[in-house]
Amino acid sequence: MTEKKYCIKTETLAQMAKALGHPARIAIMKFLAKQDTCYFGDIHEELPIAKATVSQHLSALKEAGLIQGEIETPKVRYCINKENWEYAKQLFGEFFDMELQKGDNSCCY
Amino acid sequence: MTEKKYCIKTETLAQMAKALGHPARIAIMKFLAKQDTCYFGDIHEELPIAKATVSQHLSALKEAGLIQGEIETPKVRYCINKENWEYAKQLFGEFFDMELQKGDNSCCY
DNA sequence: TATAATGTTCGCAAACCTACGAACAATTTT
DNA sequence: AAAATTGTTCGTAGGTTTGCGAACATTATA
Repeated sequence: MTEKKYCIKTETLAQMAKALGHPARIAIMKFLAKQDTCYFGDIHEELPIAKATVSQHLSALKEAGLIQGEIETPKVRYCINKENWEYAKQLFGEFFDMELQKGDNSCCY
Repeated sequence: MTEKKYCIKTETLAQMAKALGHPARIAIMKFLAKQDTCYFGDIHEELPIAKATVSQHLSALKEAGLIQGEIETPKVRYCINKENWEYAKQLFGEFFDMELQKGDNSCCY
């Protein structure tokens, strides 16, 4: 499994994009970015979905390295993983800063 | 259908992220960015997957507005949709330029 | 020790994604 | 007209995602 058909940066970028590829997860990131306290319950309140589903989305973001969680019983505190956030920012930055060939859309307009 | 549970920018960003959430599709975008000629066949050659699958990925990117295709029988020419590319760039830019609360990772060490 | 509060995990259903080969459509070449 | 070229669409298989409620684990409170 996990065979690598594409270059590592491409794989990583795709993985992060995938993690961000759901509105609930974008909403979570936006919420975490502006929050100081960030308990699970606060996040759940913000979203129109069941807590089990919120938990799943949080797992996905954690899996991708974009956030981290810490148990503070009985609550769980979440926040953005700043190091990886910066890396993601850089990867997406490079990606969107690619120089495009040809100034117009002449090839397919 | 298509009920809107999240704000439109969040939905749009998620949709674009989702479209970019596969290494083959990232690879396609990178390839198109540096190509002048961009026929289906050229793209297919570049990727380790069957042409039916390539066609599907291209559809997904087109659906998301990131690329466009034009029939030039018997070939099909693809290229990046620059207008939407710029918009995507802006959306991701805004997203990653969000100001994060707190300078450290104190909330979750 | 029971009860409440907070989240995670489980089990399930429905939908969606990824990949492929085969069949197809449209033109071009022979 | 037959054959080749170029891609798309179809059908199918297997896997993944999304969503939920219910059950669970853990600590805090009564």
